[in-house]
Amino acid sequence: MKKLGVKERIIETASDLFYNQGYNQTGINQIIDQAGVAKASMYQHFRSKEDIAVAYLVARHSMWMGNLEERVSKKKDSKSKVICVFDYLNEWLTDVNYRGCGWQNIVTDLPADHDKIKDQAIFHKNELRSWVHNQLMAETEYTNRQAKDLGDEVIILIEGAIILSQIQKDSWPIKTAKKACKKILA
Amino acid sequence: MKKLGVKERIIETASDLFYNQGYNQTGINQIIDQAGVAKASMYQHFRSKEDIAVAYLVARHSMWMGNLEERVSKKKDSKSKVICVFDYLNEWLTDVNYRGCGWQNIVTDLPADHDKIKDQAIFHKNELRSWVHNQLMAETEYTNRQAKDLGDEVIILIEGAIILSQIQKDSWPIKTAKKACKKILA
Amino acid sequence: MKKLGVKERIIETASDLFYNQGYNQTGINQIIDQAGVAKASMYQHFRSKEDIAVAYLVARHSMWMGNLEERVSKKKDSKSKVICVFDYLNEWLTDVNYRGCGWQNIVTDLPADHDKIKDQAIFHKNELRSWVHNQLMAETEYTNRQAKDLGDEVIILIEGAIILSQIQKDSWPIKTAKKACKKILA
Amino acid sequence: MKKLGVKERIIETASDLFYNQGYNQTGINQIIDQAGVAKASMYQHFRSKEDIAVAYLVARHSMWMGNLEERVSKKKDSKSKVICVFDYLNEWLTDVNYRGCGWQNIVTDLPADHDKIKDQAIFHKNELRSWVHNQLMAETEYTNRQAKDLGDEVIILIEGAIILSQIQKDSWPIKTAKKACKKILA
DNA sequence: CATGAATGAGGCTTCATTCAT
DNA sequence: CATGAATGAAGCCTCATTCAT
Repeated sequence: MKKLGVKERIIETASDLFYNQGYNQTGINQIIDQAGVAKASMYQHFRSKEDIAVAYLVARHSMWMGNLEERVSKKKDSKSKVICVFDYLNEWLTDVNYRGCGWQNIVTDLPADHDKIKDQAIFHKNELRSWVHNQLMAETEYTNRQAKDLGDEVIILIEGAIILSQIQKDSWPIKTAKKACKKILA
Repeated sequence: MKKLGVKERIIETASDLFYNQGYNQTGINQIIDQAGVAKASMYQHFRSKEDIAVAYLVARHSMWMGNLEERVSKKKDSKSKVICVFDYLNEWLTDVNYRGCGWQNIVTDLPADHDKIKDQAIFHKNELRSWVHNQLMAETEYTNRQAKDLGDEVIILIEGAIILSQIQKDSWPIKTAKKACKKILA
Repeated sequence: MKKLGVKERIIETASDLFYNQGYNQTGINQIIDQAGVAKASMYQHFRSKEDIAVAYLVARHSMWMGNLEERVSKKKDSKSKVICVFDYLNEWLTDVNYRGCGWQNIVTDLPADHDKIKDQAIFHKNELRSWVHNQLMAETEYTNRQAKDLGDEVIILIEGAIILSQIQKDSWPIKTAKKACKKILA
Repeated sequence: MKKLGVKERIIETASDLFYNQGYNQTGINQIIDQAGVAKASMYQHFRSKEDIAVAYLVARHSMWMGNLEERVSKKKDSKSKVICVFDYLNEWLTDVNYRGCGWQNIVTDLPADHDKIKDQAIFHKNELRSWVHNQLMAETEYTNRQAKDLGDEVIILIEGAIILSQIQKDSWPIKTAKKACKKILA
């Protein structure tokens, strides 16, 4: 039950550390120590530190999108679901460990050639964008074209709210973004 | 003419490197080599790498806000000025060196306890926020309260547009944000 | 035969350098160069320069006490053994490399908070003190109480003889101390 | 009154720092900052850090011998004066700033060629030795030869008591040395 | 799959000293 | 006598990775 495989333990530990301390602030040694794994074992599963980060982002993506779906599932109509994203953000913000968006964070100060990580960020942001698009396309009120356009505006608000609440260490950006979102979707 | 002081040369070089490569990706050695300065000379002017980064952010703040003011000066009414911010962003984006927002970037993966840098980011974001507030308060159309509320919504759009255009390496977030901004201020 | 392990080579080299040049006068780089070891290898075995010094003192303690035991083993009664300590010191003094007491030397000008080193010095001095106590307690002539009191006086003579012979670069303090020791134990 | 000359201020400050922090632990910059003196002014008065240390030791010598004389002046006969040295040491030990003997300390971990400092230590120790000799030679009880021999034994006790009380951070070595001294002079 | 030794390159910082003003 | 800019050398330490066992 408790004894996870090596790979899982590495990903779990690295996820913790990468998200909470940052990518550059987390060393390979700290990961293997905390995961209770030998160094060579780690390099058997992951070619490089970058690859661990990719696995972390992949896992985080599932978790994050899953949590989002769950959070908005109580809402019935799609428009409410989209607006509810900001409630999701707000709850997340109050987490003791809130450190903003894992993808935003890791992408902004990266060694030159870490493209696999950048690709993960692009992927995640596209998935979220599609999710919003799909929600709004489900609304009969909008044409598909309108749904995508409005969805993109919402996405901007989401990203802005996250980064600003992280920098300001305050929830006002999320509340404000929610208000703006309601206006836009009205 | 050409021979700048040591301090200026350090700040200039560091600004280049910090913005283009990232804070963690830029070493002290690269800075002094490129600035043509002895290591100890550098430490006569700056107590630490963090302090250089602070100087970089201070300088960048003046430059960035100055450019913004200049860019929007052609517009007559304040509302147009605010909307024009997104044109400013868009031009900036087409820069060969576009790497998103210097403050967002440096703040997201920082060694623990680099508070002076975090403070600079908070300061810069507050200044920008005040600037937007002030613009809209100049509009007779809005009460001060309204101006601030609307301004905050605009700020979210700005931040979201910047981070997303950086990740996506595309200008659509900025264009979309501008559209949303117009709606909000309508 | 010849190829010692890395750790041993480091300790051996560092012992040489720390004793002969002093702790502050010996840099990490000199140690690894002379030991033929990579810097990071060294830090795999020792967390810090201080830890190397502790290992050096531990090794030196064994050597020093062992040599002492061996030197005095020819003497039959315990009192003669104690007096013989000064002969041991005198032979040591004629070493080309005589630089006084390794513990005295390292403890007198140390970066603040190098407590592990200070503790080694205290330990070594206590061991030597106990050794002298034990020798004299073996003498039926003294009560345990007397043995300890006299032993402490002898210890003072030993320490004084060492530091003074180092400063004066002369053996008279050792000879004088021996004379005083005989008187005290008479 | 209060404004000392530059040179005096440097010596005073350096004395504080060298004695309390150690020679290697005290940097030129700390000295000039704390003395409120410009760097070049300092180098006008002293050719090197070593020269400052020499001046410190010279000043300390006067102070230390002066204090000693004063302390023992209450005693009438010379033998009591010599024994009283250990009371002097004991009072000194209870100083908040007790860090052992300045000369012992500075001499034990010095860059290779700092001979002027070593010479100061030799000088100071010789002066102290002469002082003890002279005291005992004043006693009619001893021949000059006896006085010198006994004096040397006392000197050893003094040095041993100082270094050991510093390492052990305890006063027992001084008390014990006093006892031994009485025996020797009996 | 675990162990941990070994590595080269580079990290940031401080030293005592000189020199131009 | 003060100021402080400038320096070369050296300080201690950490990184991600590889390799032999």
